[in-house]
Amino acid sequence: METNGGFYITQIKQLQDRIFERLLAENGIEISGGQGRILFVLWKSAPLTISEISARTSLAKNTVSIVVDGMVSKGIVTRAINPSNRRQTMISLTKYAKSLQKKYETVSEQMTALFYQGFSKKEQEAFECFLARILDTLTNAEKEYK
Amino acid sequence: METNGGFYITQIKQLQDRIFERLLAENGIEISGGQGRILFVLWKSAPLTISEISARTSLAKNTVSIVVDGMVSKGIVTRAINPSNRRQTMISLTKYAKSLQKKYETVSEQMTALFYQGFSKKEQEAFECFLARILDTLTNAEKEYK
DNA sequence: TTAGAATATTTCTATATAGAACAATATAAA
DNA sequence: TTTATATTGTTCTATATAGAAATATTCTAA
Repeated sequence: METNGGFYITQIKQLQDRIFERLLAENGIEISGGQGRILFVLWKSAPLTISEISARTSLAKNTVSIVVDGMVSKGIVTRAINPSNRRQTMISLTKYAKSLQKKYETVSEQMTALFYQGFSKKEQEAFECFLARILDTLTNAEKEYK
Repeated sequence: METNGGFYITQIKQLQDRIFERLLAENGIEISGGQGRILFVLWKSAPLTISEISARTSLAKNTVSIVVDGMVSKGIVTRAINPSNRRQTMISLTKYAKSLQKKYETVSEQMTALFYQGFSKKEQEAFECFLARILDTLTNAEKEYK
């Protein structure tokens, strides 16, 4: 058997991005993939700093900074300097962003249903457990580099 | 249990890209991630058309066209019109590209070893089987759209 | 054989992504 | 307190990625 897990991951990522963006557009949600990932973590917990968003999305910090620029100009989030540590920028959700959450999650569930088409509950759990392990390995590997 | 396989996939993809590109650079291989994916399929079988590369990498056709531009100017591949169907562009490997294969594969194996750190042979196979199923589902889903 | 449909690729435009370098702030050490 | 170091975020530059539209070629049906 060939081992090309990394190649599979890349392919799946590309397909899922294209399909998910189309689903979002069809449902009138004007949020791009990159913005969606940041919103996903902010909906769980906000405000967050750029570094915290970076850690939770696995995006590079400068990438987060730039995608946040776009979200600010679209009225999705706001920037504010943290007075108790003026190096940090706190990113908060606007009312508009909060109003999008339910609709977004509905589309997200559709996407998950497609993604796991034909999977049993057990298979799905086993698969996500594998993913969590790999994510952990790679996260630690990158940390050790620094 | 939360289901966020898609989010895991995205995170793993980002980390693996950054780590793999660093490994390539450290080994003096001046190939970017996008170029690497195209080379990966060309090393298996060349020449290929833009559409064939697109199908095998799951990249959009216009993306392949543009990444190939960069590879041509770097002397990695060449373009040639297929005389028997002049709509098609055949992409071939240069000697330089062929000379890179072994080194690239060595780095690729290092990356795979890291990726599957702590996985048994059986776990690895089970995981790749899951990935193949999801890739199949998403590939078909996108086809049906068209 | 020709008009219309299908196929293959490229171009245009916009966002995503990250490395490197830089700027600002905070912390630790002397 | 000053200096060195670490942390946090942004800017600059370059490639990756893809949707929409444009172009060129081939196929099909009348």
